[in-house]
Amino acid sequence: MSDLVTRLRRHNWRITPQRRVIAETLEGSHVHFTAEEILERAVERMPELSRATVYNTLNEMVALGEVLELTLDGRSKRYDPNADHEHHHLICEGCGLMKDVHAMADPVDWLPGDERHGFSVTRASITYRGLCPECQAAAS
Amino acid sequence: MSDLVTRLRRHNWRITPQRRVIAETLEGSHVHFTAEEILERAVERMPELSRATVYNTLNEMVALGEVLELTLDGRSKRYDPNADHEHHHLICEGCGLMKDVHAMADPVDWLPGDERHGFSVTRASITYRGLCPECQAAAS
DNA sequence: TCCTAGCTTAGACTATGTCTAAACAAAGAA
DNA sequence: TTCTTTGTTTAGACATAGTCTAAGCTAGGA
Ligand SMILES: [Mn+2]
Ligand SMILES: [Mn+2]
Ligand SMILES: [Zn+2]
Ligand SMILES: [Zn+2]
Repeated sequence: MSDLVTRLRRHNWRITPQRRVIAETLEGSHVHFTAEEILERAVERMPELSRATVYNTLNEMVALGEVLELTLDGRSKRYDPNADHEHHHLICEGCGLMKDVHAMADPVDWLPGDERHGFSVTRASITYRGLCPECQAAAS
Repeated sequence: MSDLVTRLRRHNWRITPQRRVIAETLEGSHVHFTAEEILERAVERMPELSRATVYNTLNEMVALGEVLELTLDGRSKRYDPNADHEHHHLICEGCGLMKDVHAMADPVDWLPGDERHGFSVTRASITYRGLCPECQAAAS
């Protein structure tokens, strides 16, 4: 679980100033930012940074396997720098708060052979949904 | 597991001709259509049907809990009439083919209490990914 | 019949993301 | 150093998915 820039460098992928700022912005906070949120924050450090570079860079980091792209609602994609650390997500249906979680079992093991339809099943992700403490309090 | 129109009627929700055509189109084939795919097919039966009505109607059926909205890739949402039948999805990363699948256990039970961050966790869905038989053959 | 509430419509609008063409920057060759 | 090549960045046009608005339509009740 080394830092994202270090992991990216291993792919002989040029770490330009723009890419560094984007990677550091993504990894800096432990939430799951959208591309626009990353742009908004990265521009504070590099005002001339363009929207296209943010989108291009995020897509390249996803293609390299060092960042995960999450499409948990129908809105913007979210980017997760935690790609070297298997986990799932828990989302509040009230406010959208998202937490990383770790299940006790690998869901791939829980899919019987006769439910696989001849597929080779390589991975599985679980999306848990519920209400966070604040939204539970607000609802009662 | 009664049909979708029957389930919708129980909510004293008016079944207009447009809504009936949309519900029947959605349920007719056993795939997971996008809104545009439903419009395309429904328009063959009702040429004056509008895009807005398809979107409005799908959103209402989701709000009634009788249709599931799936956002499995970052593209269009897909609509699943199978809301009264708990299941998960298996997706081919080659061609996008999607199958309904049934796991052997409820993933909510695999999430330890200390991983719940105080949330009340009500449901979980699993997205399995892999390659379908055709895409495996094409890749080898 | 008329009235009302809800439903449908076309098209404008918004949000998210991709593409293009030109400018720019870095690295290697000479 | 200068030249060349290759990859990167940029602004803005474009594409797609979906929502909103205002007007018209329809069904059912008074
Ligand atoms: Mn995460
Ligand atoms: Mn399904
Ligand atoms: Zn919440
Ligand atoms: Zn396939």
